[in-house]
Amino acid sequence: MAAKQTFNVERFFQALGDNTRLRILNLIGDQEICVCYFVQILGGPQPKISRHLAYLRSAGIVAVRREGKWMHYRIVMPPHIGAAQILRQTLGWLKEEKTMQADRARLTKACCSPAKYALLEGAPLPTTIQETTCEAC
Amino acid sequence: MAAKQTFNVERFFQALGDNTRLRILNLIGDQEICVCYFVQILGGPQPKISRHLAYLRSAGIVAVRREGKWMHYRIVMPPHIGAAQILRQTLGWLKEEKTMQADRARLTKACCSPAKYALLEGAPLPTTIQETTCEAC
DNA sequence: GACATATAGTCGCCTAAGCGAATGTTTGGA
DNA sequence: TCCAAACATTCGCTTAGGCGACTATATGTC
Repeated sequence: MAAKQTFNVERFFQALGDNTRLRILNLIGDQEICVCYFVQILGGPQPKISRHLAYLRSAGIVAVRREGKWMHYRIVMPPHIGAAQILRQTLGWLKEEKTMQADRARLTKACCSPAKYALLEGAPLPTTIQETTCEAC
Repeated sequence: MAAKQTFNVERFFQALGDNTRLRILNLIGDQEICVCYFVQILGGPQPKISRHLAYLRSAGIVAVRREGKWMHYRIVMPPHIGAAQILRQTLGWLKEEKTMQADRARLTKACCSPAKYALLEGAPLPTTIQETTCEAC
């Protein structure tokens, strides 16, 4: 059985205490997104992204689903109502930060023309963006 | 002039990522409290408390006021509206945690009969408790 | 001025955590 | 069955941070 450790409040806040992880959470939002987009948008080496995703998983903030070669990440609400509220509020706050808005804009652009990004050829689109027509492109 | 460094989001969340600091914030609440109460209620060595208070100060979450020998700490709301909301929500969440409630109960008890606590003889009462009659004692 | 009290800061040790570089693993396709 | 793609994990290094023990500072009192 899975090692489902109990929710840890310290770990929860520590997970939010890193800018790369906040950027990842902001990019996910209420969608389900493939790792290759994080690598493309955030720009760092892939193992770095992967380690931060592992951290977020261990903190119980994100969950992952495999689809062929691709791993799709989504945000999961913590079992504690208080923590869930904090997380929602944090995500809302991030949406208003300029650098976070820029990240999301680049994600939208990448999704509209994935062929322009070497890393994204053939990559599955984020789930909710998939059903949205993009007016910007 | 004071070294008023700009508010740091990572630092803000990191400051919340430690149980001793969360307990301190919970004890303060919307009052102004003297360090000796933290030492008495939380029970650890005094330098440990002092270091965590310094961390909270550097993160811009608490402020301090000297009154004779005593240092009074209070919570200050961060300049970012988002961070302020997170902090308020966190404080509200802590109030519902049992261990945090126990801390506050012990604080109330200590304030009603400080003579019973060697560390608290002559210590100034927290400001808002001072104006409140305690029904429990 | 000497001393006690209340609190802050320093030091040495240890663990957590971030990073780049290298390596492993899983999957799909030729 | 071999290979490439997409991620994950490990390793070695460095820094941040927590802790106990100790020391320093500021204030009030005698």
